[in-house]
Amino acid sequence: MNRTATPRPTTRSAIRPGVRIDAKSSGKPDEASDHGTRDRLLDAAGEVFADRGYEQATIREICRRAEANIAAVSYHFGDKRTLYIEVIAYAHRCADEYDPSQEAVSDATPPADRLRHFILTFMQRIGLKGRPAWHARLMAREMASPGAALDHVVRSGVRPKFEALQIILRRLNPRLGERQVELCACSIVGQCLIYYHARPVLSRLFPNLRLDAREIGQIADHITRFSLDAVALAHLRGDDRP
Amino acid sequence: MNRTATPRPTTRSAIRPGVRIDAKSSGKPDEASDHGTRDRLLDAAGEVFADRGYEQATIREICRRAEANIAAVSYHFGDKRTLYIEVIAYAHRCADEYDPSQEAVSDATPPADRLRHFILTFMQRIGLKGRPAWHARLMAREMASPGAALDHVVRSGVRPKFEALQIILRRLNPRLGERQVELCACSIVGQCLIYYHARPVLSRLFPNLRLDAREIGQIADHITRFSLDAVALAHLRGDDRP
DNA sequence: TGCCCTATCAAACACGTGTTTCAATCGCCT
DNA sequence: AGGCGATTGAAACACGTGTTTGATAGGGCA
Repeated sequence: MNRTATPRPTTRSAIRPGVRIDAKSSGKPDEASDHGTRDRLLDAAGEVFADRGYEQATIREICRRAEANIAAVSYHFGDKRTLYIEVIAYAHRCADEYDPSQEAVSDATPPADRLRHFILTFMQRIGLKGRPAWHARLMAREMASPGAALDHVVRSGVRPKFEALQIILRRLNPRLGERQVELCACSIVGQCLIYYHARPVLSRLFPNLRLDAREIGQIADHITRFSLDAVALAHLRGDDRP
Repeated sequence: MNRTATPRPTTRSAIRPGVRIDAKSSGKPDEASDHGTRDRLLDAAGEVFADRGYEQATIREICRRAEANIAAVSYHFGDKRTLYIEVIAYAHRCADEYDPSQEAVSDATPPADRLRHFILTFMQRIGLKGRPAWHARLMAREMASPGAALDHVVRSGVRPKFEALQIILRRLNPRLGERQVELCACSIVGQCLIYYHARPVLSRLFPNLRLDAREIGQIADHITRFSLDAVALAHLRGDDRP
């Protein structure tokens, strides 16, 4: 698409990009349940995109991790950009199905516990780097540097989370103005995100920062109490209207 | 340095990298006060590095903005990496000399006001994008993706700021444990940084977010009060020991 | 003036990237 | 078995990158 307007149609060249859809709806079961190279590519691309970023991630490394040929991504997805968008969608599917954050916490649990749960799962998803939790890392990466699929990520990924957090905040302190709810939500998310965005700096600043599961739990507790105290007193402050 | 072990010394090739130092200490006044191409390169590189990132910034764009030839950076700095390190150092010099944050606030001002001042100047440096304040943006960028000069940035850039913040926090609430001071400092900085790191997402989430000078002031006020409330009550919480 | 050192320029080079090509292989159906 | 489409493989292509090269001016000094 960046070339000289695709000089040669060559009959195959025009069919290739659509092959993915045809192949999906014809031969294999129906969903992305087979462990073919297409799925291995999705997984590998997710990892590489997550910790290298879109521009820095190379198709060659993705294919190497997926044990696939260089041409595989062109064949199965047609494009690096399309692969990226598909990876984002895949990450969304994975995150939504194995995330018990909405189901585990009923509507009757006190808002303080819901806030604690929100922050803890958020931190766990972002912080732990060993496990294949590149989903959240990908989102965070996409947030920092707007890539191809930012709008999609925002609409179906972060906006629901953000609104869930705002609901919790309103229940925590019903006297909060709308603007204050937004600002408090930003404050909470910001406290969590710094441990991802500034991790290299923090580990140099505090050499005994390990960010393992136990420490993440402690940090999440700190953020929770820090925010609970602040939110509880927020209604005493000015309206913060823009 | 990445090539095939520099095949030809060519007498000039061995002298070139050192030329900068010689030229500096011989002909021109003494400091970086002349407006030669070397300084224009530093300024242009600062801007480009700040909003493109190290890897994405291209030497060609830097030279185009500086109205210099492609070979200029190789001649004056020898390397893209060296140029980057030099830009970081230049940013440090600029920031330290025109920053009145330490001088304007005396040691007698109440810690709450010092915190407000800290947060406001921090936000102003990072947020306002129009003016040539690429210094702080460069630091924030470097924090997110560890480039060549992270250690230098941390040692002489962020660590002093962080310790100043921790001193403020200790005075705000002397009953805070050391670990709590660190965590609170992270919380405060995180609240500020999200408006830089996640700006594309936030402006999609809140379309009427303009982040101009007035709004940055309001946000800084919110963060200040949010954190003041939380820090005031922090000593009531657990020790948060790792 | 003649010379040497410094700085700039256009062109090229070496290399990594995303993408394409075309042949070879696999898997299934009749 | 034979045929055929889907898939894989190795090599190549087009392009942008950082860097180097050799030539060409400036500019002070003997």
